[in-house]
Amino acid sequence: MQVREKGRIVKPHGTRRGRGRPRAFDRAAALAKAMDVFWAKGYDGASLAELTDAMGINPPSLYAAFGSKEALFLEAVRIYSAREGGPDWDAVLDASSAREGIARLLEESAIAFTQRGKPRGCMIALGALHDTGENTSVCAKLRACRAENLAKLRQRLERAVAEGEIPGTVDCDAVASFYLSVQHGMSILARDGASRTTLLAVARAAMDAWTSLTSPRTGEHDAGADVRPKRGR
Amino acid sequence: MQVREKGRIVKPHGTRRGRGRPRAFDRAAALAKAMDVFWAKGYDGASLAELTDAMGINPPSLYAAFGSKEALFLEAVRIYSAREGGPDWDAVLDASSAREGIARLLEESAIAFTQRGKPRGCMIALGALHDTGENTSVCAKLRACRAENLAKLRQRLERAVAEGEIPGTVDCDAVASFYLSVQHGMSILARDGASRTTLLAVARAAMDAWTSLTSPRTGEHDAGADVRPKRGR
DNA sequence: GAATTTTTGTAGCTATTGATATAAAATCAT
DNA sequence: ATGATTTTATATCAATAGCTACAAAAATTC
Repeated sequence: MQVREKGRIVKPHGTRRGRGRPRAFDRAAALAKAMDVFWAKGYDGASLAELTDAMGINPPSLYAAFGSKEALFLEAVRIYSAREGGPDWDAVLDASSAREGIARLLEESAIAFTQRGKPRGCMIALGALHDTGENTSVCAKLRACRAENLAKLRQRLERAVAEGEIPGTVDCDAVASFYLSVQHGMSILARDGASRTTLLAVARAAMDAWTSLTSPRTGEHDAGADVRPKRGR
Repeated sequence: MQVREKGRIVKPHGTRRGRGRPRAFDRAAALAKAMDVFWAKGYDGASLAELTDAMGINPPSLYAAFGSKEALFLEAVRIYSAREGGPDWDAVLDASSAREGIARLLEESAIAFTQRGKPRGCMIALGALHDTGENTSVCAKLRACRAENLAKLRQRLERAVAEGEIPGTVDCDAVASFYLSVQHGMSILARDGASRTTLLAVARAAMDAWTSLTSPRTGEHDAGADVRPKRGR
């Protein structure tokens, strides 16, 4: 369990132990507390004072154990994606059908976004939406997470095409974008106080589009829904 | 055109003119510039330095003309809702049918969220999602705007019920929440770089759920989509 | 032109931001 | 026990946050 390798730090921060004074706090517990603060306030909105207060430690301990506010946030995102927070995308999407996988994803999201005693909505979706110049890497990280989720949806749909669940005429990228859009929107609804029942209804409504979205005829659109944009550019 | 009435300020700030040195900048143009900064960076992410720089004025001029950063933001939200930015909800929803109204709303949103030279996504949806204690009133204002939009959607659906367009068994609140969720999610997709084409496809996909959502049988759900939540609480 | 009123730019205010220097305290290795 | 090592708490750093005091400048009114 060596810490360094060829002079480069392998493990992030504060993972090595041994000789000196032992750490007086539980690193994992402190990280979990920090995650809650970031989840509730976002990356920029969470101040060091709030973080250290919630974690029950002082700034030097935070920096010794995690490196920086940014590194702490990235670790918080990691455990959020893995354990707490949103659903396990891989596990949920691995259902026997794409339809059931996506339905479960939305329902698990509705549940995760309305946990009692936890911040509402998704930390990945809401954690850092505005690039201020200082949080650029954090914004990029979350954006990459969302892009990865979009890819997982698209790949699951492509697998459904390959398995014959849905026809090959389906625009997997568009359908994936639609369901990701619903999932993201649910985060904002949850932030605004929407109940779990409401979010589950939203999830169910989104699945009502499944049959139409995956019907053979795609690429042509029915008349009557024609709209001419007014403020187009 | 009096400014004060019974000692209370009627017009916000900087609207009165007359005797002293004339203002050297265009208040409306400066407000438009400020709106762009708030739109791109959010309320907290937009610093006074960025605002004054974009507006081409100094801090004292900003405070004399607008009162405070918060008041400036609220004015920016007002003109965003009225002219720039998102679609005119009242006008768009006043289509001959609820279906067409909502379809147009989503399409106009897709267009508004991907304007060249403008920040991506919706200022109302993304402007201030995290309550940090200092921005509470701003968060509440945007939340109220979103709640108002939800109400407009619901009322348009209720009108559709009254007019016989859709059956009375439709859960107007759930359907409204669904479409608002899609609209909000489109803002995040736009922030992540989704093209106008993609957002229009999302809008169309959402409308594919219309027939199912507004079919007579509601309240009962088809089997096969049964899901048992794993991490429920 | 003189008095009044308002805006302008400079410069600076207090508070808070993320991040550290320092030395005492607590452990392991010898 | 002694020395080496690491964490602790206090106090503080420079930078920036939102905001304002001040006096010169530019207009109206008398």
